[in-house]
Amino acid sequence: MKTRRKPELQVVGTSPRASAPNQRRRQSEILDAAAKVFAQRGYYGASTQDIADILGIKQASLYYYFPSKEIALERVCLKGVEGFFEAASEVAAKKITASEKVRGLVEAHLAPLLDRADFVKTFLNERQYLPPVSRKKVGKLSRAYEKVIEKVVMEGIASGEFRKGLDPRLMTLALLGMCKSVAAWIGKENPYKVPEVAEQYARILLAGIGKAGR
Amino acid sequence: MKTRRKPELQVVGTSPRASAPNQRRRQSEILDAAAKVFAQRGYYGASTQDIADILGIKQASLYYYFPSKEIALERVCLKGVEGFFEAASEVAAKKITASEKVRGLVEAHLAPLLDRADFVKTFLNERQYLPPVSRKKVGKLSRAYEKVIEKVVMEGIASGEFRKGLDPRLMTLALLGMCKSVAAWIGKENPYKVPEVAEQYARILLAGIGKAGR
DNA sequence: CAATCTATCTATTGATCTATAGAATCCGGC
DNA sequence: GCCGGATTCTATAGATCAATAGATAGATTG
Repeated sequence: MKTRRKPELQVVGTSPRASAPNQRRRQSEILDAAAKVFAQRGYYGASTQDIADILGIKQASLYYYFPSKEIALERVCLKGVEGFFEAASEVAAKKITASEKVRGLVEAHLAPLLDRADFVKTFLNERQYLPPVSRKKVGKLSRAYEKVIEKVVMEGIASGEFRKGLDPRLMTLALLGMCKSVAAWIGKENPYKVPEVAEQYARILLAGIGKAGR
Repeated sequence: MKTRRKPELQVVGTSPRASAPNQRRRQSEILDAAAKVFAQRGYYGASTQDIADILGIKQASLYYYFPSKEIALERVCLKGVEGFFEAASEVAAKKITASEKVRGLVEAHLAPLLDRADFVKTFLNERQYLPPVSRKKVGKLSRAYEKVIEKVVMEGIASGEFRKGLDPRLMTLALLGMCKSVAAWIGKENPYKVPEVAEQYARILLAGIGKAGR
């Protein structure tokens, strides 16, 4: 979202200005550093000093950019979860079979690991440490996301494409669990790349490991 | 400061054994409390004070039972992973089909959640914060465990029971990922019970979500 | 009863961490 | 070349935390 906002009617004299782009870029650098540290050492294991070290500034200077460590975590988590819902909704809205949707959902879930790994990891592993208010915000987004997946599964069952005894919620949790764990080991003495994993995981979900696989 | 060695010669045969059972029971209570706190708040989020509070003793008193917080984490993690290897090996050694073995592996992995949930959770989520030496010990056990799973998958492929293109390592990671996530939500506003989840998850792995399911 | 052992306590140290206050510096536009 | 806001710094308060040292109460033993 980058709509450059025009000054509302009464911004009185002073012009809101050219520094805005720089400001925004720096903000994002700060958040990148926070995400990196949170993802690597966990929220409580990470100190604001660690974040400052990455940026080459003093620890106290960080507080120019966020009012508390908890808020920094909230922002990182929000950036980690944002996009999941939209991407999934897009897949779910397509005119394709439920199987193809499941495949798309897996791909969409793993894709952000390519360009926002630290944010996603932090969202997945550290959101539990958010203060209640923040947790609610983040929880709202992730629950909406899960509902999209569940609905795809239910449709698949209703249409007869998926097995009848399947529990949609449990199935969703299985999908999320498989994908979540990928964040933990991808790019770590592993030869695997994201698209390959998405392909194989989607296939396991759809056909199992048996020979039936299409 | 640890007594690297016992008094050389004079260990004196007389056994003051009577206290041993109580001693051991207390040790285990201490570890239970540590596991509970580590599982709930994470290693860095948990203070030794929190552990002491559960037990109703003073924080400093804990150090009668373990020499450092890190060692407490090591012990909890070891208790969390121990048994996995044996249980899996047992399943793998049976004279049953590879499919039945996979089902048994899932059940064996989820079973400890019934009676050692806090230890297993801590092992799964906090082992990354172990100091290098401890991490190596724990890593050794868990890698051996993973190898057992991988081997079962490879056998299934070799025997033609499983699909040929399957990557055994990736398949193992998928199984572990699915099961790991269960620890995070089981018994939390969920109607699901462990055996039910094991049943469904094994089925998803074996037959996928398609109608093919046995 | 005396000696020893076990388990816990009190008291404290030093390190580390988040956050605040206010001063200094940088930089673009005039 | 100076002004004003943007950005970073210094210094420090205040809290918490892991860990150590030494004392002590209660049980066990001899």
